[in-house]
Amino acid sequence: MARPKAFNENTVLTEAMLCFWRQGYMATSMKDLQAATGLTPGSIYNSFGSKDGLFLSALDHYIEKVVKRRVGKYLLDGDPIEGIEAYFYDGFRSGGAEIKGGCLLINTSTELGPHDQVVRKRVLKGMKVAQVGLESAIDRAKANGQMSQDIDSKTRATHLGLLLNGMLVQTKVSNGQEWLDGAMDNVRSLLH
Amino acid sequence: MARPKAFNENTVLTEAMLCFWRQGYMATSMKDLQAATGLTPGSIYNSFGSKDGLFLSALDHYIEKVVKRRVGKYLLDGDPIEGIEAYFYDGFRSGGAEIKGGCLLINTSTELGPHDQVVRKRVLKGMKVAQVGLESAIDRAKANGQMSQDIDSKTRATHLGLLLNGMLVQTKVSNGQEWLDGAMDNVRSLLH
DNA sequence: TCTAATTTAGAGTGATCGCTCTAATAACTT
DNA sequence: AAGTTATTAGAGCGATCACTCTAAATTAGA
Repeated sequence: MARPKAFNENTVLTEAMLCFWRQGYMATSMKDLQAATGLTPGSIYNSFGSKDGLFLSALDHYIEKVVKRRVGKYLLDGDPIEGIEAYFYDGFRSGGAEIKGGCLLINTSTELGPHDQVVRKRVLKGMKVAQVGLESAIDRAKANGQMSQDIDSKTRATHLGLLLNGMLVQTKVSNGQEWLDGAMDNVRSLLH
Repeated sequence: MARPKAFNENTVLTEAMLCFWRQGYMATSMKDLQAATGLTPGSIYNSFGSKDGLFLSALDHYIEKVVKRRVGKYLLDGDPIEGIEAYFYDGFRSGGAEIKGGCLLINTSTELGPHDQVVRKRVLKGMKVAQVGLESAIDRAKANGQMSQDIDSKTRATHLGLLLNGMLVQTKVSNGQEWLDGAMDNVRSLLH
């Protein structure tokens, strides 16, 4: 038998994910990743093959640990209207403080989407998770009588998804927090 | 007197703008810019100071030649409802064919927004132009009786702006064109 | 035609890029 | 304890990064 790996893959992927999330793919160097994960080049290339391979693993990690977790928490359980509102709101504020991170899927879409089909497929997979979550919450709201039966769930989910994408762009450049209240008013206008 | 510049600044800025638009800031090398503009390093640094300086000039060029042009064409004149629809639609299809370029302001927001205050200010300035255009088109539609007086113009313009931002992200990863029809249905639902 | 002023061409700068290689290390099997 | 196998540390690889420098070229005024 051979020497076991000395690092926790989950921790490493989380740190790499945070690097790419904050800085983007191109702006994150192998040196950054080595510093953040505590790994030496050899270990990274032994386990992930390349910077690109590590990025893809970090992207999957994001979908599993961030997207699915948030969708499950807010969209698949509890009051669907309150859930959707919280799903939006909590992406931008935590305990009243502004979060400026945005979304790794959005950032990756604009940076790499048109040039890398493998990345594009993963991003679309992650977005699909969010879309399905929104649609199911809308379905539950309609079943509860909280939303009109006339609404087409898929169309409304698309609308909310695009609105969220737009807000996740806006948060990268907006300085204050005022815009969020206006945006949330528009979100709520789609929830009845 | 001195030797005059041998290049057309407008042409150079257009070519540089297209590079940054397609590839992003980090992924565009000085070599790319030299090849696209036909300039030698000396000329670029003599006229624009740095890669960053050229980028800022290209960003301003985009606001002037792309954003203001489109806003003027679709939002400040003619039928406001048709104008808004065309303002959205033409950003994604040209003569039935898909355009995957997205928007330089959106791409720049996610790539550089949080890390560069100078860039952020320029991006916000460009977005403001679009926002003001949307709001004025909505005002004209209300005056024409094409939209309800109950609608708050600023709120609705925000909604449409966020939706457009979301669509400009979506276009970077979506393969087909089907999503656009669904998105346009949602846009139209906000125009009465 | 000469001088002053600026731009041009293009080789070349140190720094950093993603990545590789070689030993030393650490586990299990026999 | 020796052998097997994989991981680790960390120096170092060629290529490319943004950028600079020098000399030739190009203009207008003297």
